[in-house]
Amino acid sequence: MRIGELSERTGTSRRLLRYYEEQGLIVSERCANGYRDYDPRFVDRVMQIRGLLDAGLPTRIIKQILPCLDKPRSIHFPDATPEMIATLERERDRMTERVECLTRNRDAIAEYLEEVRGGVPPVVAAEPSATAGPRSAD
DNA sequence: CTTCTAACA
DNA sequence: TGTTAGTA
Repeated sequence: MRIGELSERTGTSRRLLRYYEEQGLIVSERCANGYRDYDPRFVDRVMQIRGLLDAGLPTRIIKQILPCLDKPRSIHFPDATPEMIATLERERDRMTERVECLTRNRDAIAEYLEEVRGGVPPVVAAEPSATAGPRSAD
């Protein structure tokens, strides 16, 4: 498939797909006209890349760990070098810090919401015309 | 559709 | 660093 179709199927802009290819995250064949031709297998791979990027991983690391995540990982780690193990451990710890930060802020927001909902509903408490306020439900 | 370059947060 | 916009 061409880059436009891959873009639609993955929800990723064409420019970004070329960037991923430039970083070695994906590869493509070239048609006679010079257009990129992607293996349909890359639809899932790109979404996986998006997920890893969203988790805060740099493209460099993603490029390294992608082959490790490929397919049923019946433990075919051809490159389980201790250097990469250390890299993955660092990245795992960074992700842990991130989820902890996320958890703290989510709890803070949730706590605020409970206080706000449990306390005085401040805005437009008295609206005589509306018996069933459209604002009653979220 | 391609490539390259500059710019943003 | 990831991502976008403009260009030829």
